Amino acid sequence: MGRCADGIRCRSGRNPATLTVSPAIRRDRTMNLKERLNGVLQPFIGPDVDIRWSVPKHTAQGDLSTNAAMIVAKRAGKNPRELAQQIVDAINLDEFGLEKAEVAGPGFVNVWIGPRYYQNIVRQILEQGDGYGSSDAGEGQRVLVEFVSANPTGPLNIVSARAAAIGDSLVRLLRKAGYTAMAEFYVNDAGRQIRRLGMSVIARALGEEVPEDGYHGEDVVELAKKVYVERTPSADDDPDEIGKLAADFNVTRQQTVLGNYRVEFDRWFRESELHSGGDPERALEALIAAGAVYEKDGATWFKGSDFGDEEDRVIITSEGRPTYLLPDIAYHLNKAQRADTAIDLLGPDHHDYVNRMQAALKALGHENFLNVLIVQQVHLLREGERVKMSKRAGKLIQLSDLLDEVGVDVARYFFLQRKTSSPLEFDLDLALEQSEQNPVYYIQYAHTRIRGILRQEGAPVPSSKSPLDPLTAPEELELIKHLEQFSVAIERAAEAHEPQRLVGYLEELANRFHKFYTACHVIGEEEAVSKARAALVEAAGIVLKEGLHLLGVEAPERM
RNA sequence: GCCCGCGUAGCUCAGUUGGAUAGAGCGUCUGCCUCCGGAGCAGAAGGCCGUGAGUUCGAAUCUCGCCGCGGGUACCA
Repeated sequence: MGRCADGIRCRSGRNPATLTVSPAIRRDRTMNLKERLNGVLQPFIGPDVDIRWSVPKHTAQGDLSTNAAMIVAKRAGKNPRELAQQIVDAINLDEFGLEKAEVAGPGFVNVWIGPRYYQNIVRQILEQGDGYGSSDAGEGQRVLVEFVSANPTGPLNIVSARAAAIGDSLVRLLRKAGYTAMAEFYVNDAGRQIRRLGMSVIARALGEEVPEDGYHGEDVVELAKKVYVERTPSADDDPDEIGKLAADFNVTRQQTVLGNYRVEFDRWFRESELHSGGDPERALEALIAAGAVYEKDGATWFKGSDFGDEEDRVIITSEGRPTYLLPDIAYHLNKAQRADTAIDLLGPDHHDYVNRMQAALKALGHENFLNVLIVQQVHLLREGERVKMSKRAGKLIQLSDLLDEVGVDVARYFFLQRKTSSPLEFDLDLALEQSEQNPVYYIQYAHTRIRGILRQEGAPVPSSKSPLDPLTAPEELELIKHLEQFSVAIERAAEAHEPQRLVGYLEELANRFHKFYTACHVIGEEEAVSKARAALVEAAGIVLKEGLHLLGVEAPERM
């Protein structure tokens, strides 16, 4: 027999009332309850008011709540509680399968939903499988997400690791929420840094001093060995050619590491493609046509100050060479031809870049095209102290090092837990030594428990055909109520570009499952109860697994 | 100086787009395995949500000022 929170057996704590399926529900089971309830609100609020039903924080405040009366009362100069009461009176409880509706506090309308509605959610999850939680909220809008875009001059660092986890997860979320998302990595293979890389490689190969403005990392030594595997180094070697070779090695290595990290890109867009396609020239012409360009001191300037930037920027130097800004503008114009909106994830050192790119896009008629997310700094913590990293000496912790040390699941989870715009302390000791206390294991453990139950001998096979009306214990309903919020959680995380919201959702889900698990047994119960709970457990497993998948974290069968 | 971001429990951080009694993990205490995996559950302690005003029926959330921390401020990328 299972136990409920207050020591009462689950069955005795069950609500005996069995609601009949109303015609409205039978007609369209998939239509959102909130939308139908909005129909009741319409006469009171009018068409131009955006009022929502939300899930209140406390169970004493019902299952759904709306502040409509308070919003409207302000406009109409009426008493909010009176208005709320009118709304309550207008709600036909039977029609919506509701148990109760009442006015609370300053004018909230709270409603209690009967168990039948929630039992149906379990059935939907089993029927939809890993498709559960998908929606068409994005209406197929094309979103181009550019992230990492590390220079091909070295290995991926720790901020890139963070950006990779966030960008990849964001793309997964957007797709789940009905957007057409494209993941893109911009390979900066055409700037002067390639030449500097070439010079560094040649110097290393010859055993000479690396130039002051070259790359001093240890990885360049390895790079030199690879580049010069079939040829002997010479001081006469062309730095551009050698740099190109070395950059290709780096890109390949970045692709491998990111693949291991479960980060997928639809396209690796090379800056060199842009140049061979004549994009920068066209971008310049477009800027000129927009009247946003002028000559000064022998250089060509973009008049950013007319479009929201703090100052004007050089796009072609007095030596006739384009600065990085011109091809970048060209790249974003290229994006605008392929997508409805774009999201750029940039490192903290690219703050100043945002305004000038937005200004350029505004000048070219793409004012609301680009969203920029600044991925803030990561500090690695070991034994309570920050791990010192020196770029100059090449002492950087690389993504591959981190993966070797803590694994993909922990790394991704730690990065995704926090808001993108906040600096992050990555505690390596917590990630390793105390891994049992780690939240990622908390969620994975919930999934493991589910698989553990269902593979027991004598466990019922979960089926959407099983009658689910035995599911009425508080722990069961609380679990289902959260399962019901899955698609909402996904939509919000996707729209806000904040994957950490899904992490919060999953932690809460795991918590509710663990509570259910402690209170209610699946095996050894009366058959109908056992079957219904098996279905619920399976449903929770489906959502946990799919949720973790959106984070790029595995859902293990055993731990 | 200017631009951007951040100040929430001892520490690391969430906070559902302005709601009702502000949460989690770690750390410190106390309970719970005859029973599907205790990597769990229940409970205690811990808060002037940096600060001062403003908007509002209602503010951690929005506006402005101030204080503190970080990053950026190139004819580099």
